[in-house]
Amino acid sequence: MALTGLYHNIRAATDISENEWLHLESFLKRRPLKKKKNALDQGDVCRWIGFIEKGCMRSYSIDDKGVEHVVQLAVENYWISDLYSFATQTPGTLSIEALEETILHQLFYTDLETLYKQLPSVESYFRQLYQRAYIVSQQRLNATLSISAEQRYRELIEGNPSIAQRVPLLHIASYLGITPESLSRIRKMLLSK
Amino acid sequence: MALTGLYHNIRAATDISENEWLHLESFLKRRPLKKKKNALDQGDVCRWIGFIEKGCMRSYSIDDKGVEHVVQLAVENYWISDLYSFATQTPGTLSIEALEETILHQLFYTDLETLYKQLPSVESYFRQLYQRAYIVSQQRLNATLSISAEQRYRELIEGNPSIAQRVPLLHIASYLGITPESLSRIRKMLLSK
DNA sequence: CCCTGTTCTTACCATAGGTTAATGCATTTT
DNA sequence: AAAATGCATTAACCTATGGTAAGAACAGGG
Repeated sequence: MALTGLYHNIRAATDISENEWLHLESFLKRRPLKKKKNALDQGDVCRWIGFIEKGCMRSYSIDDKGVEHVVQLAVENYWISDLYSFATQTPGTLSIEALEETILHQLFYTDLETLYKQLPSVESYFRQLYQRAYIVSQQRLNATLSISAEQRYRELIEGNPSIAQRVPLLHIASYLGITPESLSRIRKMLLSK
Repeated sequence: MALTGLYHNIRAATDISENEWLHLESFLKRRPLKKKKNALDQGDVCRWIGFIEKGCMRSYSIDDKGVEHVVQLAVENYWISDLYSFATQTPGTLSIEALEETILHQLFYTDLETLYKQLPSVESYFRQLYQRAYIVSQQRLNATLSISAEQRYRELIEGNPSIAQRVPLLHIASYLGITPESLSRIRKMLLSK
């Protein structure tokens, strides 16, 4: 089965039955994506939330000055979406791009709303997923406000060494909230220690 | 009834029945707090998530240098907690303080876990609550990384004029990720326009 | 109503990170 | 293989914000 990762996640979080899992799985639409292909374009309504079976993606916004800001970096077994657009079903501000050859499994808004009603386990799983996502987001925000870019970079390569290696530095810099030039300076400094 | 605000919130998000609501309500423990009183101290396990009936609170962390960082500012009809500590039931890093005479209604971890099992509406409500909280957190993070402190301040007083008036500037500055001195400078600059 | 502590402001200098521009690889395209 | 593109680095200069210190304004408790 291609989605063992997801199955294990859900089993760990809820007491979903075999049959319920198969029901849920039947709603997931497999979508392969070539490197650099956008799965979502800024301004479109995001109708799905996607689970990454294989590969790597980023979501990002573009500010008034045309500068990109990486909101999320996601690899295997992560969910990705423009949740604001998804939750409100209105046009969003994020684009989502495959950074490698990627296989995404999409769960569409109306299907998920149906599933919530049919299977309490699904709602419970997403309740826990959003709760964790919120906590992580708060911690990242807190780190951004309280520690230096250098320390944030160090924590990133410690905590997510795989992401740090797969993703171009330019996107890492953006994720950290600095320019590639600054990241380069920081890396140089760290090496000389 | 003291908790009409919460009742309306939940009714808007789910199809909870009158009886179910009364059941949920019976688990909420009313806790009045004097101004400057901490409802939670850093290092303790946060055993509750609290709904503010009246008043105003902040959650904050203290970094290695002893500097406070305001994580959340909450007024009437907001929930507040150290969600990381709450979700894991391990010691947390946040303190939660009443900024005014406040009436808080606490929902305890074990009770909420029980309620999730008894009432799907409750899990659905919190799923939606966390989803929204995550979106807001992402937007705040994005703003922090992409726009200037001046613009963030302007957006805060536009979007939350009531909070901006009730809360000392020193906490607003911390929430925005700058020092009170910088906020003062920004305010002076904005006036002279 | 005064007194003490908190909050806010001002002014000074210091610094992390932004901006711009140039260079060198590496990888893809033709 | 040549050309074009994208990515990483370096350097010189610039700016927003931080750090520190001090005083002014205000608020709450006795």
